Amino acid sequence: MPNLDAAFSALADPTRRAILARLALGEATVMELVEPFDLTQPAISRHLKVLEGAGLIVRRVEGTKRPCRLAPSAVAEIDQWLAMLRRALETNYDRLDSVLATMKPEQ
Amino acid sequence: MPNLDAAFSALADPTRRAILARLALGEATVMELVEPFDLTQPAISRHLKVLEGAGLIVRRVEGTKRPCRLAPSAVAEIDQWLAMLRRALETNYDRLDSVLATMKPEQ
DNA sequence: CCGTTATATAATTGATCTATTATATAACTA
DNA sequence: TAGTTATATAATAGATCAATTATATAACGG
Repeated sequence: MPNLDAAFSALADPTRRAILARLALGEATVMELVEPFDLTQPAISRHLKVLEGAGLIVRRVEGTKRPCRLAPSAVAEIDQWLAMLRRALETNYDRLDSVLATMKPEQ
Repeated sequence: MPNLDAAFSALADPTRRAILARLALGEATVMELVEPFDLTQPAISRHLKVLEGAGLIVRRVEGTKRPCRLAPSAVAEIDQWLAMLRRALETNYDRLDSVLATMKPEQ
């Protein structure tokens, strides 16, 4: 799954997570996203491109502005993959629990 | 959150995700994890170090072997962070729904 | 003790990432 | 139309990453 590569590595960067957190409050233009950071506009534009490529945001054109907002698809894909780990963890815990349950009476 | 950095970038690599998928089936030693991949043992050892550093796996010592298994903490932290995005996405969808609901009668 | 097995670490190389500056484009505004 | 604003792209430098080979360590089996 090449999308998972893109989605997870997009999320690996704290600036990009902060951008997503900002977009969780609602749509924002590029300059609005530049403002809170100590980074140049091209740097933010690049981060946005990465987030868009990963399917984590979408952009529309509005005159000279390109407001960004969160997109749902990538999050769903990540959730789906993590569900596999969660299931495994639960299963292993259950197994551990039953091992402990078996041991206790004998100790 | 520096742990999120580590966890997401650990998950960004397809080899590491494959290792986790393998561990979802149960504990495995380093050599057992090397076998299915077309990579050298040092390469896998490095990936395991990254996964351990991210809190995604734990290892125990068993003679000369170091069996690895999944660890729950990092997944929980990731889930928690993604929950924020999910909430925002739902909220935005609700908003869109209500906008559409408002528009329809007038169209 | 010795050779083997399981794993880790170091040095190195090539690739990828991130940020910067400089510049381009395209749409508003006067 | 000229100047400004919003954004994108290119060139580039420095940092980090991932893989390899070579080597170290440490436990196990005879």
